[in-house]
Amino acid sequence: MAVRKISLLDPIACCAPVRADVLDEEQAVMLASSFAALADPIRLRLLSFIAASGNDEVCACDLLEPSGRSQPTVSHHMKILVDAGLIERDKRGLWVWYRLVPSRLDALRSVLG
Amino acid sequence: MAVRKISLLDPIACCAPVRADVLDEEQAVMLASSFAALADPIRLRLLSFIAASGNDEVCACDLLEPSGRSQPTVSHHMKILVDAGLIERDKRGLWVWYRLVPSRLDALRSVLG
DNA sequence: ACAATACATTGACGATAGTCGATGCAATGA
DNA sequence: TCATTGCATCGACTATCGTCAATGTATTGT
Repeated sequence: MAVRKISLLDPIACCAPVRADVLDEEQAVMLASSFAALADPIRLRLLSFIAASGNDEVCACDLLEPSGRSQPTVSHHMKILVDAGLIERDKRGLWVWYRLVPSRLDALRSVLG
Repeated sequence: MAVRKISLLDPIACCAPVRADVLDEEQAVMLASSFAALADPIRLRLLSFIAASGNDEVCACDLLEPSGRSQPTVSHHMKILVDAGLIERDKRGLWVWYRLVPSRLDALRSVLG
């Protein structure tokens, strides 16, 4: 299970919107790492694929073909998204299932407000 | 003056929220480059410094000390923010003035909705 | 014309990121 | 117990990023 370093990564518990106050160094580092998770086209597509799938969960095996990348590469990107708290990982049997963490996307949204 | 490649960089003219539809390759590349501009602590602090300054514009000369970086480094980061369309640059005399482009931040916000 | 100022650009460096083949590991089924 | 399957990790490679000293380029004042 991924470590959810809430105190370091959760914008909700972190800071006011970027436009309201000057970010201190620690807040800026935390937020930058969150946005960095969104700063890759493959990860954005993986994220939107899960979100638009119509299902609550998506099997990792269904992410390979639409992403057009190798299995290690997809695994790498999914780990980054999980570490950023944007998705959750659930291994059941041989398969791994991913689902969104909407509150995290909402939190990042509010930071841009 | 910076080239404002609206058709390539403006999320408003680009795509629905990430959670609504699967992003195509081109949309994903465009959005990733926008988020990449936010994926650095120095740039986030520069952005929030301008936003929270209370003034409409901020002189480049006032960005050096709070950022704690060298002049070329700050100039480099400001260029990235300008190219991303998040701020606008205005040179008057010897000084350069920066101001936010709120619509761009709003656009990125809406993409996360 | 000349010196001074404010900012941009260049060039170089170490650090980090994206990629994939090879391999490792856990779970399943025979 | 053993082969198979699904995913993670490792190792290596290339490309890009953040950084700053040195230098370039306008603009201003004398």
